[in-house]
Amino acid sequence: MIAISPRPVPARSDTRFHRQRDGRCRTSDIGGARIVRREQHLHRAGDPIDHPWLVVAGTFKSYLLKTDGDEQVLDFHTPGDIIGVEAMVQENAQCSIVALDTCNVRPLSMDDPAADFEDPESDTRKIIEAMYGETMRLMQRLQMISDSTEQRLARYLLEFSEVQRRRGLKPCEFRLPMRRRDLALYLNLATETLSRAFTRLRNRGLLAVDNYEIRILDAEGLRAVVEQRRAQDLPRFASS
Amino acid sequence: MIAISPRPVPARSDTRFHRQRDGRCRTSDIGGARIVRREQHLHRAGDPIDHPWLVVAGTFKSYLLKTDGDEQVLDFHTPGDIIGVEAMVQENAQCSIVALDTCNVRPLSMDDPAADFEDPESDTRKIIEAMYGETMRLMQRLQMISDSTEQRLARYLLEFSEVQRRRGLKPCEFRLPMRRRDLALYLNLATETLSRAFTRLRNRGLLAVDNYEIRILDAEGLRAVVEQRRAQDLPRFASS
DNA sequence: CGGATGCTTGAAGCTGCTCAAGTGAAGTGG
DNA sequence: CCACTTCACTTGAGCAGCTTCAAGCATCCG
Repeated sequence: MIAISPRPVPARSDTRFHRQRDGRCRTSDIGGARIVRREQHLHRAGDPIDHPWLVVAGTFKSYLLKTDGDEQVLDFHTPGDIIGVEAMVQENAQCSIVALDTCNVRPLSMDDPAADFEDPESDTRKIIEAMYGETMRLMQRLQMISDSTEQRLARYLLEFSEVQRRRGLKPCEFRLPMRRRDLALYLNLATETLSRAFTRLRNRGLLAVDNYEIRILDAEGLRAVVEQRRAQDLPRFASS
Repeated sequence: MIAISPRPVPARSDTRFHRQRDGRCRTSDIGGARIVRREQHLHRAGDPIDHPWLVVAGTFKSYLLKTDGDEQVLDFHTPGDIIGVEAMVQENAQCSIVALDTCNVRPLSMDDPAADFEDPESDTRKIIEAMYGETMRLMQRLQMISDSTEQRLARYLLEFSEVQRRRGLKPCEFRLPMRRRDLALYLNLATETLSRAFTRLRNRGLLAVDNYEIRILDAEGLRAVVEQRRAQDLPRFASS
């Protein structure tokens, strides 16, 4: 929303935290709530974990390190999301979670998880629904595998737009909170491939792209991209 | 283990149920438990669902129909697995579940889900752990996207082998319960590509393949296939 | 200004997909 | 009992999309 657009990273401030590659906990604790600054980890895979957290502000990235050393981005987490639900079942975190900008989280209690299960407002209930939501999101991503590069990107942008709309923000003009690399790893693409996809959608007049600032010019066109079958899946007589 | 090997389908009997494409519930109900015969659905996506089930015998396939009409196989479920955990959260099934052979399930109670959450033997506890397990499996499958065809197949066979071992069955000689098509859709491959992968692993002496009967001849070799980086990911000087 | 970082663009190669044909086994009907 | 159909798997040929490697560009920072 602010017009400055610093190149190397999406966020607009906090550059002094850049190269401070962690050190796990230059975070402020305020009555259980925590502030996590950009590039800092909420926790890493294997760290002990007591309870899930509710994201209050900012954007997190959750990821795994694969056996070959590559990073698999699992998801991006924005305000309202519950993260670290594995605390329900395990003592240690399964994935690493890192802040993409200045983030704010508050702990969710699991003191008497059983007592209030039926209460739709209870933390326990919300946590279980969050676990289920995670499963749903993963199932959707599994379907994404058979999508082409452009379909993946178009689908992601439309989803992002929808989340913006639901938050009362502009649905067709927003700033992506993650770097190309992170989005590429999330969509299971090479960074270059993602970059080319942005270019193609822009050239077709569907998007305006200025680094992390995105403007959706033709939402219908994007939806058409998502629905379209891949050329190679079509019978052999059409043009395209 | 039995030497007959009927071609068209993995299972060995029940051919009379083949073309009887459903009719949802030629199933026997025995005190809540249910027998579901091959090709019959336990439920379809959207059906009302009251409670999860415990698989007692047989193998199920869970899947979604994508918007383009294609099938996305989500998982295969064998004895000990809990299926339909979405009943915890929703009134309707999210996915379709069909029996690959004669299956046996028993309902899991959710009568007082809250009361016994801490009891590790309680159904509620087990269901929550099953939900979490589903998430874990999906996360692993997400990592699979960057694997090559052979890696996906090798990994799957090793996993299958491990499950066999844990059940006290022969880990290196077993019968796959699903058709090539189903396994291909599970691994997100074309049927032909999967078939070629079987052939290549067989030609390298890692497997013996007789339709659904598989013998692992060189488990170490398979593990090497899984660990190996893809040729195109390697620096440009090696032979492969 | 120079180094670092990240994004973009170009060129070439490989993997997996589609299309098409062939094989083997089981069930069907005369 | 044997053609004939059906179904699933296999194999081959050709193509296209994505990845990798490499270079160029833009921005930010010291």
